[in-house]
Amino acid sequence: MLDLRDLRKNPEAYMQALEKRGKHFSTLAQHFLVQLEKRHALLQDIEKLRGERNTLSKDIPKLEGGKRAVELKKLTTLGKKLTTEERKLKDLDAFEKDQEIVLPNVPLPDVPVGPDASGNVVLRERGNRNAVEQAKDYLTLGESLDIIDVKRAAKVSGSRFGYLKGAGALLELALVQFAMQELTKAGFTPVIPPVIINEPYMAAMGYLAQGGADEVYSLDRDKQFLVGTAEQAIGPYHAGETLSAAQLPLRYAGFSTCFRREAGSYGKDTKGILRVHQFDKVEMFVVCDPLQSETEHQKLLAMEEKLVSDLGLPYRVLQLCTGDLGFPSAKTYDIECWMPGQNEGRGEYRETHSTSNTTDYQSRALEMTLKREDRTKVIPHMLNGTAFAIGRTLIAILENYQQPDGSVRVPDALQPFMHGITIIRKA
RNA sequence: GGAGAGGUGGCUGAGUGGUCGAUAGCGCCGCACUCGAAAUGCGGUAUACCUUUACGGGUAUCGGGGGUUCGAAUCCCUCCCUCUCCGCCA
Repeated sequence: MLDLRDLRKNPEAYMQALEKRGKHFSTLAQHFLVQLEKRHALLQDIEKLRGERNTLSKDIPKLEGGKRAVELKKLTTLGKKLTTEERKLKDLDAFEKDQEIVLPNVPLPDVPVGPDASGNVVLRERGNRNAVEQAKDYLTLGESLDIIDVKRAAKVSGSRFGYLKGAGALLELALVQFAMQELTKAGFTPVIPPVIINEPYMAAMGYLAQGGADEVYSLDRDKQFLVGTAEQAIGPYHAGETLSAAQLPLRYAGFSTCFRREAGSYGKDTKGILRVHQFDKVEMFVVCDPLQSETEHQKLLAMEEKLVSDLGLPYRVLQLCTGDLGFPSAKTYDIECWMPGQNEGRGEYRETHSTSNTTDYQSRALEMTLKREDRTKVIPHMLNGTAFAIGRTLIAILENYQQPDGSVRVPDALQPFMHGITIIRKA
């Protein structure tokens, strides 16, 4: 959530910033602001009434007989008035909650302004894209090697599911092991979080707004949700806590299965395992002092580039423009890996990684506080970034490491975790 | 899933309708004593929000929500969580 006090204090700044994400957001904020002011006035009235009531109430025990009756009468009238006012406030709050959740984070000043993905900026490209001749796509490779099976998955679970099998399954575990090894070295704490979380936390993380509710799987009977990323389960880990400066930055490497309904993507990437309802992912998550969040963000991006480079995958780095930012994000970089088998064998960059600075948008909703050395209190910043999204990384590996005979070499970095397999061949 | 017990400030733990935001102890901070420390004594020690230039003032919070009442930590309803026993289970 946004800083509502600040919003009331500097409305113009918020309008300008939100407008960069799209006109309708600033319009929403405008309406919301009116409600906020109304609420503020109402609350002040109520607090005054409550004060009067409390003062009167205090004397009651001391009074007797007629005097007492008179005062009680006064109190009754006051109480009735209060009840109506409080009812008004409650209605307003319910309305506000809906509104508030509709406002996304404000982009940081250095985020390029643009309407949608077309405004994203390519920052750099790395690696050799032309290493593979006549590339086959991963699904052809994976099925012939019998390490990916989406046909049977369709029978068992429906579309957008997949089985990883044999060396495919081992590759997933190798990727996880490798990521955990590197991240542990870099000071991240490995975490395996629950994948079912309570509704208020999903909301606090900003994933129930703007169609987000359609994207997550909900367990209606229990009012819970399946996470779409470990971020949603790790962020709330410290909810309600006051963190000391000495504890920060907190760096977590979360491994979890991720569930996505892919409701808005009918017809998109329907084949294979590029876009599925369930996949596993190692995710980096950082909590830090607001002054450090930009540095931490760059570190997360650097770690992502390192991991991709360690696998020897060609990639490019994109900075998302204002119109393409995720709801809770103030600034996002994506990494797209080169997948030579896509686009009819001509190759294509596809998103495999994403890192966002959500500033205090999530941490505020999670009611987190940072007590600095000087005892002042601020709201810490939170950031997230992909280490490996298994499915998509697997695709990039298969397509980039394929050999003319249809076998696939195992990247050097993963070989220590592959039980001696260096080349994946047809059985 | 069934039966029972419980959820109060950083911790332990009192408090069954009104000067209770809450006794007491521990812990923590400050001061005194001491060469220093321990022990001891004295004082202080919740959070959020609103308001005020400031001093200060106000409101809310005793697991969450709702209700009864002029007034709720205290009574009622409901949900959540923890513990014990039983059942089921990787």
